[in-house]
Amino acid sequence: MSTSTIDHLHPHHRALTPGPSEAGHAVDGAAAGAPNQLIERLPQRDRQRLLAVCEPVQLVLAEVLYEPGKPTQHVYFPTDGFISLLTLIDGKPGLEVGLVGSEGMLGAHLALGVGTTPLRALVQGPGATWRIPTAAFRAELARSVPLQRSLDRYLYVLMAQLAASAGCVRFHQIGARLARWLLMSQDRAHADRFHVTHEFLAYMLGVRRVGVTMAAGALERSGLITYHRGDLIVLDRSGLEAASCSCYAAER
Amino acid sequence: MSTSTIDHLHPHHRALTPGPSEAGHAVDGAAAGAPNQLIERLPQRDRQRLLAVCEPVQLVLAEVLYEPGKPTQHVYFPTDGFISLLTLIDGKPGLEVGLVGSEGMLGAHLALGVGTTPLRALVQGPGATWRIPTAAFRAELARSVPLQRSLDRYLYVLMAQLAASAGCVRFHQIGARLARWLLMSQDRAHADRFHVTHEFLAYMLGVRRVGVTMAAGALERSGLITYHRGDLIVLDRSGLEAASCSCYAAER
DNA sequence: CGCCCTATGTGCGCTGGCATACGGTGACGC
DNA sequence: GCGTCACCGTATGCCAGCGCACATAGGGCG
Repeated sequence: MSTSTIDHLHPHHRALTPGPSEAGHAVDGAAAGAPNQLIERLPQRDRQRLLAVCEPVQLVLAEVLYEPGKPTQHVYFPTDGFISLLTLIDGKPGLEVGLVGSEGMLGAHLALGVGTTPLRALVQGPGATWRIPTAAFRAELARSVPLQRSLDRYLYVLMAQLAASAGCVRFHQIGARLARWLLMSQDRAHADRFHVTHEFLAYMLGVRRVGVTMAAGALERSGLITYHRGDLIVLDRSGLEAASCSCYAAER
Repeated sequence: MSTSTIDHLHPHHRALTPGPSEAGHAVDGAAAGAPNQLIERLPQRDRQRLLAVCEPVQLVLAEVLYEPGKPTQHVYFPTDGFISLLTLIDGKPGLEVGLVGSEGMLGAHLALGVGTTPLRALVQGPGATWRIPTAAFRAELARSVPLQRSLDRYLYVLMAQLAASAGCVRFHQIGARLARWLLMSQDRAHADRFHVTHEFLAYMLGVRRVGVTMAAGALERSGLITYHRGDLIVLDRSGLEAASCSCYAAER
């Protein structure tokens, strides 16, 4: 099912957003806030054709949109929400290797003619997104050259992100990686405050929860962030940038 | 320059293959051995058009074909040789995140409309390859739909490889990763014997040379491999498979 | 034959992250 | 207002891999 959530990571939040069992249900005028930049940059004609097949949807925190090997049902163009790409390995819980926000899209692999991805896609920041059924998207892709170009370009960015992840994960320490993660999430959340538990962060970074507690504690003592029971607030953004690993700066 | 070599890693071998300063020089009938599978699977018409712009070239060990940010001059379709993709980070020497042999190609990013890669490409196994200048390849790509499909498919494989690398590098230990590396190289070298020093392996795996010495020693004591001053021989392939991490089996 | 460089083996102290376990505290529900 | 559970802090022992330093052996070359 692409509709399940990682319950044990967000059990509390599930009560706050009971939502339908059907993932990402349509909501009128959901995609209100920031626009999706991939869509925004299309020529007017192509953009309007694409939007015509879009439906606005609210992403629910911890919802699983893609599961490795399962056929892709929809593509997503986030506006307010954002999505983590996780590589699964052995029995391990996972490891984040990419992040998709309003600057990109989920499902770009369809442009490569394949119907599945090797990655799990997990909603990391709840919020509005555009959604398109696979078939409709393929049809639109077939006749819109600008859309093809756009996806190609984005696929390249994604590949660079994957490659950089490998290096970061190998060489950088938890504190720096955590700082980077917070910055990247802040960028995509369009807010200096969001909901994440240490447990969830540990899952993303591929480390123990205890390791996150240590690193987060250090960042808090340095006055860069503050948090309380899952509510995290970025206090000093440029301080975080200094504390983060080079990978954040490299993303430009 | 895309013509330099990583001298300090293969100083000895440089003397054995003095070669020209011009990288990958054309050699008559160089691409003799195994065919390149990407090319092989093209329809006859497309294949012949592509081969018409190919020139046979011998890859020189430790030659650097791509450097991050530098414009791509040629694409390569290996037949006997094979090529490592390395992500560079901070001042670190590097980390292998992909491997290209006769099953793939180097330069697939051109299909995405970009002229550079974020990765260094380093010849890891010397041998024959087909080479095509960027412009000629772009022209051929523009009119061959089967070639486009082929590249798309390969790009997907590459992305899966990058994502898997991140997980492997994070969770698996040196011994298992080394075993996997040997298997993957053996597959692409079409031989159970090739030239690698501990120093070079450390570079690929992103670990200390000493770490490789330990791991390799353990494999040798187990009777899986034997080596002597850079000449490594695989003795027990299925044993190696058992010792390798799950990532090798996952590559299918 | 002796020099020198390459490739490999070893030793030692250190540290970051692991596994596991347990204690504390806020928030919500009944 | 009391239990329960989610979330966070802390402790203890352990180990893989690190940085650094040095020792040994093969082999080309003068």
